[in-house]
Amino acid sequence: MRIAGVKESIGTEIARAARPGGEGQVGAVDGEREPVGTSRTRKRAARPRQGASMADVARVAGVSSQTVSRVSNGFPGVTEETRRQVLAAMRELGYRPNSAARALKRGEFRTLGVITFSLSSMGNIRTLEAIATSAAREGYAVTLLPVAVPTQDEVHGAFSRLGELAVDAVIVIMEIHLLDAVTVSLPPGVQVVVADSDAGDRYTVVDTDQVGGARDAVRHLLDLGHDTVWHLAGPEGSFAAQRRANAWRDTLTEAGRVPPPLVRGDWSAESGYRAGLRLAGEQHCTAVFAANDQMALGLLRALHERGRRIPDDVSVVGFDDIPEAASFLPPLTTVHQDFAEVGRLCVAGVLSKMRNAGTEHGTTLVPPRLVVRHSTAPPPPREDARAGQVQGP
Amino acid sequence: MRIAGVKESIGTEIARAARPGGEGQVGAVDGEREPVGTSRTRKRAARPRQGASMADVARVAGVSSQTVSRVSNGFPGVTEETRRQVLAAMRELGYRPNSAARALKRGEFRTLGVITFSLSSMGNIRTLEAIATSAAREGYAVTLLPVAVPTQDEVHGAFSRLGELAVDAVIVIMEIHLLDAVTVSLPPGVQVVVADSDAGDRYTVVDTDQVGGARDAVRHLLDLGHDTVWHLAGPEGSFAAQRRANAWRDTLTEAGRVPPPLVRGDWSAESGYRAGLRLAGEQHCTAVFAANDQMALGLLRALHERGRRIPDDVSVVGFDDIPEAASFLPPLTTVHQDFAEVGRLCVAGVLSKMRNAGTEHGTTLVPPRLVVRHSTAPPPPREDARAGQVQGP
DNA sequence: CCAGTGGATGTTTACGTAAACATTGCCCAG
DNA sequence: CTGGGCAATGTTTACGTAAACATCCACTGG
Repeated sequence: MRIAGVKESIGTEIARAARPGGEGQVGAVDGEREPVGTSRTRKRAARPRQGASMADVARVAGVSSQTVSRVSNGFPGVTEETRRQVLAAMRELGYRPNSAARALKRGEFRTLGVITFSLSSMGNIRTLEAIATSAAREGYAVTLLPVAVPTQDEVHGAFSRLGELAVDAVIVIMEIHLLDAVTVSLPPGVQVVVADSDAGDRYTVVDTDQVGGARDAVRHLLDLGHDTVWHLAGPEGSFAAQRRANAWRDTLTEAGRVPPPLVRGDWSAESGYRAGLRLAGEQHCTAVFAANDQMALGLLRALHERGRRIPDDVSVVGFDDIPEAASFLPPLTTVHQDFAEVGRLCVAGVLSKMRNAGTEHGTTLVPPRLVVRHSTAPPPPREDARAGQVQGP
Repeated sequence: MRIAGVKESIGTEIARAARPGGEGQVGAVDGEREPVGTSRTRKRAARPRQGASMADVARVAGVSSQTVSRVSNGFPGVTEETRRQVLAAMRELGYRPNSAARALKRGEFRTLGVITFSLSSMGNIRTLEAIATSAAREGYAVTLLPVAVPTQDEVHGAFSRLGELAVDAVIVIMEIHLLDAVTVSLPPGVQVVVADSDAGDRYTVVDTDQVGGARDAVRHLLDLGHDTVWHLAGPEGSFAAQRRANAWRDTLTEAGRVPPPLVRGDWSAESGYRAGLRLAGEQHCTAVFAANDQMALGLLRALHERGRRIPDDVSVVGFDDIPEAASFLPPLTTVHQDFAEVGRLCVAGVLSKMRNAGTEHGTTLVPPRLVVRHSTAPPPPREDARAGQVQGP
């Protein structure tokens, strides 16, 4: 049912259009008052679209649309008197600037795209939150690009969808190796900042100082008197896992200890549990540094099931400091990551790159902080061969 | 340094503009090849903006821009031959449709706004993820509206920022009572769907069936033989908490049991711990239904510290089934929420409302599912007064 | 053989905004 | 009292796309 013929009513003040349904929400009388936006000549009927435009406001306020634009953008050169009139007209008509038109004219969307494996980890989410908040403060919106599975193909897909997306710049929260042959498909001039990764030579990167955090964790355990520290690492494909593991090994070596064999997990509590079952069998294992809190949780459960007391028999340190960590059994000593700061720096970085395209790549590290709770203690007295390097009582 | 005078070079094929910086990323020779988009007449110098436009593609392909549009949108009426030429030209120029212009022309942004307290709970995040994924499948992008603190003011602020935002519809993941006097500031015609709430009379709501889930949890404990079930509830302000608590009370009453006094938490593990300390003192408490897994976690810790064995002395059921729940000590019996489905239905709902504005409000409930693990068991044999209503062994 | 038909393609125009330029009118210095 | 200058405001135009309409041309059937 098209309403043609409306076209002839040139100059008519109100061209009543076909309104398909409610639109007036709860109880508003339908079609009672056509909310402007239709008073232009030759308005097509079929669209209840958009509210008032600048032209509408201008007409009501008795000024030109340019003056409305000036008021809308807070530009100078408008009398207080005129400004008041325009604002009144805006309020009356419920005027909202049309961001599409704005973006088209200005050549920018004031929107940041964020690519991430949506829920992959709590850390990513906190980073995302901080990004959204910082961006909002700078007047930018954030558009989410979820990547279902962490494969090259999926990532590539996300990037090409991005091409059609209304974003001025992109923040990628992702292990970098998936990014490799992908940046090519980015629209030119779209800046990228990567979180949770390395490769600062090819991208601008913001990340937690994994190495420093891992060092602190291992040192803490050594300082308590443990001979050495076992490591429950994250998956091989992860740079973060890799760097935490390397830092663990280096710290031990520097302290003159021999690193025990590395135990591999996949970040999940379940994998931590499996690893814990194995570690419970190692008589000499008195201290474990888990690469994240979830794995530490599983580890605690396994050790507990096998009758190893924590921290009396075995000390455990995690990484991340998820909110639940303080309520683990016992409360977990862990390395706190400042995800909010990472997110904030991502936004700051990408914005600065946009304004000053010449900036060099580089890596910004956010320092983590060791939070000591109750899952760590000095090692139990050695039962076998008291002759060892221990000088204890 | 403005480059004027370019203006005179009307018709010149390449008007070389001032390029401020890198833009060519890694090692590209700067300014080597002006990437089109500047070949229009009267191009202002100062902006390296955007790549090729339809007009550019049309020129290269030797067709009109309208034909390019047809190819770009997959419309019929283009020879295979012509289509190929256009596609080739697109590839050559790296053409990307300008979504601002598209949005302006079509009157829709193909973008959904999501308002949420960003990280408030894992559930919200999973919902958000599902929303983003479903939306992507439908060709919609998702813009995030973070609300820092859950106050009326903040929420109001988010909604008014929304007014200027390029979204066609909004999904709110939030306790509804904060929404009350707020919807007014929504641009007309923008549909809303609310998750995680009730009030289906005023909004279209999608939510987990809180009542059913709570019922299942309580019944499970009663079926195991417990006399009654204690409840560790969420904060008073939360509708979800309220409805879980009501369902708990109703289920008990229906079964002819007397509900013990309600214990109040605030969703956090810490509050669960505090509550657990109190409950550990209650000799008759053999079964607790916690309103979420985090509180259950704290509860477990407190009970454990007080020497109450789980599930031998006390059974515990949670709500949510967070990924870690399976690794609690012991693995937690809990009510699994299908957040992905909630998110999916939010998108489906809002899209359907957009296409058919007349739809009535209403509530869609997603059924949860009780996952039985190892934190529940029959109650310990009664030590006092064997004469009670128990018909024991 | 030619009008008619319909598919392929081109041309015009509008979407709402804001930059650039044009105009108005008022005040003050010469 | 007069013209220069400036502040306030108006007019024109372009941003990139796509709907609506116009044109062209090859083929078909009478």
